[in-house]
Amino acid sequence: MLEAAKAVFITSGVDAPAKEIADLAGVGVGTLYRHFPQRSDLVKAVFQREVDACVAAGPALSANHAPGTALTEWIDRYTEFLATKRGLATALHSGDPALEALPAYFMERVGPTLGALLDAAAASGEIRADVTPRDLLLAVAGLCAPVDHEGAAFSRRMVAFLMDGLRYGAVPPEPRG
Amino acid sequence: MLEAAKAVFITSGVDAPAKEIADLAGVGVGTLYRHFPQRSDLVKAVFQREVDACVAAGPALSANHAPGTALTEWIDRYTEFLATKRGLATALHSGDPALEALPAYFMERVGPTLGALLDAAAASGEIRADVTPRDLLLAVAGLCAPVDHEGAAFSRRMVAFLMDGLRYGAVPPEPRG
Amino acid sequence: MLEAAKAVFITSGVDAPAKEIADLAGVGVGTLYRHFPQRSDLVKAVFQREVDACVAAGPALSANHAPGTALTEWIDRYTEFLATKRGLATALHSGDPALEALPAYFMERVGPTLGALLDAAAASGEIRADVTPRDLLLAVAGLCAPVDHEGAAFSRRMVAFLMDGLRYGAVPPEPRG
Amino acid sequence: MLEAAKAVFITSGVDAPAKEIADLAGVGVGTLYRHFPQRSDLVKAVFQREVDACVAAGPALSANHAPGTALTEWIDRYTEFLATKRGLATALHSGDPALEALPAYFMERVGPTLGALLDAAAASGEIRADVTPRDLLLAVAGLCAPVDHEGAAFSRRMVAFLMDGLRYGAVPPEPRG
DNA sequence: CATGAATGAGCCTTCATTCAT
DNA sequence: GATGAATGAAGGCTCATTCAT
Repeated sequence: MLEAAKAVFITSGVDAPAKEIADLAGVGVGTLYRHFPQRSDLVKAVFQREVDACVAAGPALSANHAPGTALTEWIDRYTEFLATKRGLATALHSGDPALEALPAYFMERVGPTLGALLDAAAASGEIRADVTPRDLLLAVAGLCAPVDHEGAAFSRRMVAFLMDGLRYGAVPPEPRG
Repeated sequence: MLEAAKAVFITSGVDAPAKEIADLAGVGVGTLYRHFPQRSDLVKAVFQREVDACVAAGPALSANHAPGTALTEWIDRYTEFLATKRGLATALHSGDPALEALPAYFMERVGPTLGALLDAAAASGEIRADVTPRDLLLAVAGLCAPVDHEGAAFSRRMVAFLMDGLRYGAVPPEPRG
Repeated sequence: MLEAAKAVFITSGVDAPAKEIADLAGVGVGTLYRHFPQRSDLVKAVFQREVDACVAAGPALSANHAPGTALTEWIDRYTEFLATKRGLATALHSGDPALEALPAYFMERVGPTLGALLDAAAASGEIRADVTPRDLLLAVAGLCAPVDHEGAAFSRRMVAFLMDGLRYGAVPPEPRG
Repeated sequence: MLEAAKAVFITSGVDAPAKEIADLAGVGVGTLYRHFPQRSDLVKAVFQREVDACVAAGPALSANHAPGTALTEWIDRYTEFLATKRGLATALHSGDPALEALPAYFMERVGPTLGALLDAAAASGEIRADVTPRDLLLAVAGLCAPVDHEGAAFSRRMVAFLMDGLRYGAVPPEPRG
């Protein structure tokens, strides 16, 4: 059912008719409403599942790579995640009052993960220090949104440019005396 | 009537009820349909008006500024344009078949203007040379999309990072022998 | 359209599907909703038309009959009115929050008419003085409600008993010295 | 379960969702349907329980009071019964074909009880003789229906008026030679 | 040409009812 | 026998779109 919802969200957007989701999942609409009384409950559930994997990747990366590389790799993964889950990105800003809590939930969950990677990379002087996780999360999401006809390659290229932009303003650490 | 449509598109999105637009314009819905039989006709018309102003700004800037500055300023203006006309950006990728032609039209109109600015800036070695107008146009549009709660300031900041990214990979011109 | 609504209210109750009314009236549901956005608007409109005739009968009766007779005749007419418009009587107490304002409206309209008749009859000593218009209006409505299988004859007979009850406790006016 | 049904019928009417009743009774809906396959079965069951108590009160009253007093007291009790069991009264005339048999059952059960009281009171000349149990049962039920906002006090007062009406036309018994 | 009333398709949502566990 | 998840029919309501005036 979550699978069905995800699929429909991608193809028809978050505002797709409930029936479409129910049909694809092979259940009645009633069942859908029983499990997810609010539309946002469904979106949130789909979101959560996807987001968790993203969050989980953080620690492993920072343990096995240099700060800058870890950050880049994580962003790559996040890009992949967004580029594949088209439609969910826009759900973050749908304006639907029932979905208003979603971005906050998302930030709360993913923010710390990215925050750790950013801090480490900034501390090692590889990127500028004045970027918040929120900034990057939203910006990358935006860069992945237009991908309809461009494909993931476009997204990756644009994100790479953005990351370069963070390096451009980096402040190298003081050389030790 | 175009004014009304623009206003409604901004506040209620491109899918807003036709009546809302007609009311704001002070006309009947019939009149709206007479002039714009298809919803996309209206979107297109609004778009064109906005786009034209954007295009017009190009020559003046390149005539009065150094290439890099001209580019930055134009992008600033474009950012402003997008940040203000919220909702139209997403219309570019709405999936509605009737609107499918819009991005192409947009590229065709604005592409050359930005292309000239990019070429000049690349030739002077201020930015990398492997960025197409399409790349930048879409990327900036993406960066402006999430702005709901962030405001134009966020957009401008992210766009600045992206532009820094272009500088990061710049190749200085060969010094002439 | 009001005719259709009245007919459906009588046969299927005030909670009848909107479509049923629309079909009978030969219009689309949209038309119904345009004219009567709230269900209660429709009920009220039907009510109003019927009630007005009732109200209008008051002055004529009190001008041409003795107080007690005028009252009895008016109640007869009201009984007739209710007995015919079955279903509307129950609407006065449907519990539907949207219809909650209806009884108040009804009382406001009919109350004064009956009030005048009651006062006159009480002043002449023909009936007891401690009955309010509201009392009688509701009581008679109640007596007319069960009529499904009894028919108007039953209603009239019961109302007559009730009116007798008012006479039973009457206080004759002081004989003048 | 009958208790729960009664409670819900009072607060939410006879058309209340089955789930509401099941929840209040602390059972699953399935259990409800097992015991009462038809909605009317449930209504009937609730009815019967209540009605039986009413019937039982008759003999005791006529044994311990004068005919007129016994009648008045029983009607008081019946009024109480109806005023408390709001919603059931209207169910008697809901139009639902499955409930059509209910009024007949009710009359059959309660009719004789009230009949005995009426006959006694008429024989003693306290009330008129041309009132049937059915008349009074329905009339009192009607007078108790509007009680939503009036409360039981209103019902009692109106019923008292009606009883006065019966006294108004009473024929005193011939004095014995 | 402008108008806005009328239409009805389509989506949301609620529940009565069934049935596998 | 009890349970409650699943089902889908039914009704409310909202517009997009047409067309008589």
